[in-house]
Amino acid sequence: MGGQVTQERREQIFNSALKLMRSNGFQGTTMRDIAADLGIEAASLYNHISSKEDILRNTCFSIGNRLVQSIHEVNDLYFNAEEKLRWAVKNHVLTLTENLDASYVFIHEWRNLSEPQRTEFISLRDDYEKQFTQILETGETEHLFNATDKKFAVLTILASLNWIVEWYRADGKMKAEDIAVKLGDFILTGLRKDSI
Amino acid sequence: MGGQVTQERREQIFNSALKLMRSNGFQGTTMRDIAADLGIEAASLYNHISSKEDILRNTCFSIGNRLVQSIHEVNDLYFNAEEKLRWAVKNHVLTLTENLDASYVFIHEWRNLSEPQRTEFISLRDDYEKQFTQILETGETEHLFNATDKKFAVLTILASLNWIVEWYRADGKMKAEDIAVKLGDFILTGLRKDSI
DNA sequence: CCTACCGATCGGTAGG
DNA sequence: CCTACCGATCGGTAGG
Repeated sequence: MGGQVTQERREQIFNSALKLMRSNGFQGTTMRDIAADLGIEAASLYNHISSKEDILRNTCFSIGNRLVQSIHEVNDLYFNAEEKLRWAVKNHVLTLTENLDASYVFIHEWRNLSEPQRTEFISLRDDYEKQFTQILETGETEHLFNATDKKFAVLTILASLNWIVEWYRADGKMKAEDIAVKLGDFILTGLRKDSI
Repeated sequence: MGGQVTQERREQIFNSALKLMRSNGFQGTTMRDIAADLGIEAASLYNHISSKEDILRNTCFSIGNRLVQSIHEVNDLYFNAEEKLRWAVKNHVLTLTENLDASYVFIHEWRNLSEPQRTEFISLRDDYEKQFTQILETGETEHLFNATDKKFAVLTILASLNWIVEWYRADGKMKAEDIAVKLGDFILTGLRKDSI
């Protein structure tokens, strides 16, 4: 009870680790690096986490599950395809921007998961892509979208969305919601002017 | 003189190394892994390459220079903005698909470059992005594109283009040229149907 | 949370 | 291209 003034140590470890892994990669970040960032010894980390991969595993599935959950909600709750797409984009952008270091690791370092987590992670990602594809199918049914190759379109869209972890800064000019709108616009209409 | 029946050993080393780095990352690939793939000892590699980073450096700058050169040509030779964009997309797609493993390493592992190469690489990338931005500016001048935030648009476009190294397979259904056309279409018009 | 330490492995070199 | 080997460093454990 009562507000905690200090972060839990486990959370601090995750924050330091993800910050370092973003810069130097999972394999390029050592337990000694993480410990030094917190001013303790590497051995002390093991009182709070079970292994280095513990950090990676929790991060990848935490972000992944959040994304999957939110797109299922979108597919359950909203009916117009364009609206669905805009909500899916917004959820994706907000999840990433609100967890920048974790999202960066989620996108770039999941390959370092050992089995069976690696396979499990790929299933989670496939589920997400399938839900996204369903939005495009809805749009086709409603005669709103013209994506002939929906799998291709989804991968292209997700690439655009994931790229924001490369350049987004919380203190930058563009707010996350603005980015979501601009990405939604781009995905829907591309570069070409509607009328000259 | 005369046709060489066997690949140069240095080239074989690069091929093995890039294949392994694509699967396991730069730091996750050891000199012993590369040597084992070729059936020799790790120490023998040093008769052909000077270091592990030698492989990374050559790969990143080889792909990077090729991309930069081709986009400069596009900006020098073709005048219509849409045509320029389609050529730039095509060149990008062909460069990546024709050098899949190298391109994957180029996109994902350049952060492992040590200074001053890392900074030099970023300059090269900035040059490329600047040339791409110029195409969008041409399109605006010609009243063809409506990209208000061109830097943002360029990063989004490049994200879509770079994503192909994740899923492209030389033996797949889609040929590189088809992919270039579809990506060009998507970038120009997005998902929305022009008329209902 | 620390000291002390382990077995394994790394990139690279010497010398042939 | 190999044998033999180096100094450094890694993730993690024992025991307090």
